[in-house]
Amino acid sequence: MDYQYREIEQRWQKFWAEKQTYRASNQSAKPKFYVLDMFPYPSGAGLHVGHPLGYIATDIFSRYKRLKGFNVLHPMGYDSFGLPAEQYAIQTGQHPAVTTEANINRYREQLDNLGFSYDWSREVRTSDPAYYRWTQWIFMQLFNSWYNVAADKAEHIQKLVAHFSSRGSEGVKAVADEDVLSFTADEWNALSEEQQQRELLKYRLAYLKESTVNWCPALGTVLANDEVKDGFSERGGHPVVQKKMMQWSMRITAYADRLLQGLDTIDWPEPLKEMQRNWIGKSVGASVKFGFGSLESGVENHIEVFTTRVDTIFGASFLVLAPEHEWVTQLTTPEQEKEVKAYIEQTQKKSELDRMADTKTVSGAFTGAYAKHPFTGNPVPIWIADYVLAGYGTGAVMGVPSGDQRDWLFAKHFNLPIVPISDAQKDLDQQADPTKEGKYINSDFINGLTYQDAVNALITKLEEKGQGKAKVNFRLRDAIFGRQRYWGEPVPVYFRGGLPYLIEESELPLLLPEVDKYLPTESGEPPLGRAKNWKYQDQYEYELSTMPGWAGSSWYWYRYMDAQNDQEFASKAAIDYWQDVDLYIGGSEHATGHLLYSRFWNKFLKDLGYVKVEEPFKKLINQGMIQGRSNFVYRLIDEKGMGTNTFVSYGLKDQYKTTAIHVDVNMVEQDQLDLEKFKNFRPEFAKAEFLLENGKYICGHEVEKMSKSKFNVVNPDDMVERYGADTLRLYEMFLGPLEQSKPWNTNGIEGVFKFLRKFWRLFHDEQHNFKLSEEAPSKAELKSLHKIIKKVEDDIERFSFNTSVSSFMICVNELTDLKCNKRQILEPLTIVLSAYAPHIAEELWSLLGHQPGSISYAEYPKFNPDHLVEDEFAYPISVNGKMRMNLNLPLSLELPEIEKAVLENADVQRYLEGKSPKKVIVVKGRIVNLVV
RNA sequence: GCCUGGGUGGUGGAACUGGUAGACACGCAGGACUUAAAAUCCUGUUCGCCUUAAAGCGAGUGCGGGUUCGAUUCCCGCCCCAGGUACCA
Repeated sequence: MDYQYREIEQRWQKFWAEKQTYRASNQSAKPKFYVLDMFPYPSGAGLHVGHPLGYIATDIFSRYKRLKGFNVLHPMGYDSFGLPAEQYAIQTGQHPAVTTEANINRYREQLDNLGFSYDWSREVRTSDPAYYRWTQWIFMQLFNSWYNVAADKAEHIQKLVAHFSSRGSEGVKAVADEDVLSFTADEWNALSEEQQQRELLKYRLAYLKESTVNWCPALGTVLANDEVKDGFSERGGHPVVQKKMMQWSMRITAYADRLLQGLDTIDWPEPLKEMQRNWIGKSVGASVKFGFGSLESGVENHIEVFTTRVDTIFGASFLVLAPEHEWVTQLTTPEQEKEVKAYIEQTQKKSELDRMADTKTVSGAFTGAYAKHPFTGNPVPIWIADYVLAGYGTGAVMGVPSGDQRDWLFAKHFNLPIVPISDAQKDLDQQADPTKEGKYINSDFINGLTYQDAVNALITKLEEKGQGKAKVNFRLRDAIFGRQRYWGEPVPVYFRGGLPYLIEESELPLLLPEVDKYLPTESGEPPLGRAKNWKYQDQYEYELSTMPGWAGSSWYWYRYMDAQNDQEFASKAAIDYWQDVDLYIGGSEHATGHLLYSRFWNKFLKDLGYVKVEEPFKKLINQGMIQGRSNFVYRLIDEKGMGTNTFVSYGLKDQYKTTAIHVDVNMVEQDQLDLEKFKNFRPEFAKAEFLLENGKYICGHEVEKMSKSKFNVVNPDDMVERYGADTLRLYEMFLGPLEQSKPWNTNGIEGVFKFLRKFWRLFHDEQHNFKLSEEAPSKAELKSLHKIIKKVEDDIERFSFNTSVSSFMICVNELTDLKCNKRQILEPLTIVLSAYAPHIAEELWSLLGHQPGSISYAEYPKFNPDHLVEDEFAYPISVNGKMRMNLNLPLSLELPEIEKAVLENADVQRYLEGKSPKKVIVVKGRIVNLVV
């Protein structure tokens, strides 16, 4: 038989499923290895060829590790809560659970088609009550915890309560809301239950807070900052407005420093770590209080500013507040009121986008008020300007025009004094000079000091006076943890007296109730408001919002360790055994979302002692995106600007007025349009006419994101049908480095297909009979084999899958030339290839007489360097660094002998033209370079 | 602007620690087998010059410079592309 890939592949896929070949055990004498893919959201469009790229890589790695004697955990599941299913439900009335189930089944079919070695007994679905029960449980732990800064970890809230009732708020160091109260133990104990709960909420890691949120009226939901692009929702492009709402939040800021430090301990791509660092945005500096007194009352108040350059404080000639700053109205003098009001109005009108884009124009308004410089006591004018952001730091800055370019521009524009503060500052009439060099001038008690001494002196003095302190500021904000949506995990909370209380753990899961429609209620409540009798113990209102998309994905790798457990999210034994993910592959789009939240929850679970490690994903790789290659036709436009029924070929389009229309790439071969298929594409094209070039209709093309709406989706199923799963697997790897983004094209797939057939033919004679020789292999054959054993090992360890595919081709080409059909060569080669092309390997393995299915747990062949040892080497001979010729010499020769042999060679002499070289460089086994 | 990647034939890409640039594959050109096609196989293919040919010569990894016997690889300056981020005080 010739290579019957479809028959072979389907047979083995069935075999693996039935025998559960890839089931992993939670106990083993072997070392563990955990290989994880970012689980997909099961969308209605199914998998396209971009999805499997990472899955193929992890599958190769998993199979390789099994051959290397590891107990491999390689699971798959679905992130199955989410917006698209809900949108679809709103449009069609179909329950999201139904469409999600259908989509999952389709995904599963497609995944199975590719021969992945997943342990499906561990499958998880975030929308499954048996799963989200534990998502709710983790939420409850977060609600029941506070962050103890002194211990630098999360602790049970009861510990805080105990502290309050014995010692009051004295000595509590917590990450908490800013408005926490100070009280004695007696005062605390005298508080009512309700008052106590209200105070505790300010400490909980999952807490309710009135916050300004991105509200999208069209979607009826709150969006995270990363879901909003330029004032419109990323999904759907609907307008987004700011709205105040009571929202569940997660105190991720408590972990800011640990999230930052942890990055140094994990093997992740540098750009991705950098993104997380920027996102966390740590800046070290000081907060300084500038006092101001209302003239009439004489009451001293203060504005707090944050600065990273406290050393420049004597150059502060003004303060700037964000227009939204809480004291602006109060501060503004009657004379300035009109101007300030007008300015605030003007900034409010500017969209976020304008405000960011317009960084060149200087604008602002004087409030008429003055603050007191904390050291000199001089009056400092207070301005407002929109270059200061309410959401960062304290929403107020001190303006030091000589040291900060924005302050400098502001000062120039409004004629404020620019005071030099260092003898190293230059060209202050041209621009600010932020140098830290030199000694301070015009700076009171730090005059003559250098940077670090000045900072230390200032901080000490500020603290003495109670007017400031060293402070670390983060850009990271607490994460909003609620969506006004149906298709998500219900929050296991009910309200009594306006305060949230948890349901009992034994009452989990809190099942998602049925509703008549998936829209907000008439009064604007989330969809859960429609559920009948949605009350705890028939009297207390349940929380109506559901959890955000990232809830279920922030701990799922633990569930795979013990997916069937109904007592715990995973047993201690399972967690102790598997510990963490050794290799995680997925797209970089999750850099600041999923990957940050997962690290946060992991650290939290570690603090509570439920998990073993601080960081969940030891090694992470970002696979590149496979882009689509779209094709276009050009529709002729008539004088009125209407589209006609005539289509112009690409090369002629510039002679006419046309508009480009996406066409399905499946109707196009090598950019040539199949006219018949096009006519059948849509009824309106049935009578289409074409202006051809050379008798062909050539389409335009462009590289874009692969998407249904662009008709450029290439489905893996078609490829599998045409070439087989093994070919597709090899081809996706062959396309280029895993981490690189690239447009999908099938140009080279024939080459890979040919390779597999060539490999198959090694085992068969001319009549397609399986026929092997038991003869001992030749030196050349052994060399070929051991080269590939080594190469594939090295390549996989450094995730260079594309180069192994090339090497396989070289190996098979060599063996074909040697007419090698020897068992001692082909059997180990089959094992090496089995990680990449498991079906053909499995088939040949059983033809070789092994137990069916056993190749997955065979032993990776041992590399023997002796077979690669050469006696001779073709030394490249360079003259003045330019390669001229090769010279075969025994490798046993030592340097002087090589030099002698080279110089005596007649061809070499010809290049030297009778001159004797000034210098001869010989690198043994590498190169000879003659300098003339 | 800043941070991080990257720039190599007609194309995808290889060259891992400074040591033969262009492996492997596609495409293209020519050929074999075949009535024909598919399949398979063989030869050539960085560019330019020279030559009937064999061979030879020169240039060449975004651009300009440097270090080195030797640079795709290291250093300096610049250009371009991609991703991230942005009045962050």
